[in-house]
Amino acid sequence: MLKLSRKTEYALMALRHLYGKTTEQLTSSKEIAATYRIPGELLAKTLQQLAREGIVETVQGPLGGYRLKVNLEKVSLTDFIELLEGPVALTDCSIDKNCDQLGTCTIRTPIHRINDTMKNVFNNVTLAEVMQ
Amino acid sequence: MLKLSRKTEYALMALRHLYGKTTEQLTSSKEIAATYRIPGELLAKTLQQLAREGIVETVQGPLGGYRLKVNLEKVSLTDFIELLEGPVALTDCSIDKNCDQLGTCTIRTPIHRINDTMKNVFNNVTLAEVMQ
DNA sequence: ACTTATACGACCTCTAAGGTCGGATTAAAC
DNA sequence: GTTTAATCCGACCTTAGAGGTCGTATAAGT
Ligand code: SF4
Ligand code: SF4
Repeated sequence: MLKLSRKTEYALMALRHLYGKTTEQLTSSKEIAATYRIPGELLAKTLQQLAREGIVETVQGPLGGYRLKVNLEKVSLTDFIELLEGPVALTDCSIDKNCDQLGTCTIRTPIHRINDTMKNVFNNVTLAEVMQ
Repeated sequence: MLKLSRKTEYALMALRHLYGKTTEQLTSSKEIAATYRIPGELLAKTLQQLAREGIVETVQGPLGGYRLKVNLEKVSLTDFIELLEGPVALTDCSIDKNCDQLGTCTIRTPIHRINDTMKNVFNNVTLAEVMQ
């Protein structure tokens, strides 16, 4: 499985939309949602989250909307996914979480190795590259 | 969050257990479950599934149990995960599944590129390597 | 004032992961 | 041949999270 969440996909499409625009130019959440047939309320919430995290900037009121804040070449896909979905890890033990098998597990070490490799793939992709 | 399912982890631990034994030597599902504190019924079902898929061999009756059937160097991690969890893909469109955004999606192509890279990571790892 | 946007939290629904249970089948051991 | 210890198989339960909706507050341009 190893699927990306819908929220992340929507967020990427929104960023892609903002990416084309000139700095300072605003786009409303509603407009983006309509363009790509994304559930409006969900996208709005997601953009709000991205605003809190400093990825986009918001202007309230009529004629308000969102615009990019950071340079997308400086943000790795890992950073972005973790912003929205929490830690990227193949197993619970790759992060804090305790697991009933912690004491008896025989595959932890090799799994961690693979986990690192996979995470490197995402680390080496910037958001700017996803916009191509 | 791109996590492996519990079932897959249990299956890997079980394979790791069988990997050490000589061919022909049998181990019962119950014994493996007890050794690693894995829910017995769940492991049993998982091993049955692996038997149907031809990864392990089973002998019924008392003194029965499981033993490896295939050479673990010939099985990629992708194959294994897909056996247990279904297709490995970052998005629905990477497999058949239709998606409401299929017509309007702007990130499909780059996502597919990343999907391929990620899948290659798992393709290039054999189960034998996970047993190390 | 009115309108149009973001902001935020509560809530709902559905699916799948994870686990449990009960019983059927097979075959070694007595 | 009965018992016993294992695999087999499907039905079921529970919970967490994904995905989405709603109502309302707040900000700002006209
Ligand atoms: S300790 Fe083993 S079973 Fe537990 S999360 Fe880590 S890899 Fe999985
Ligand atoms: S078409 Fe776009 S939104 Fe739909 S699954 Fe593929 S990548 Fe995701």
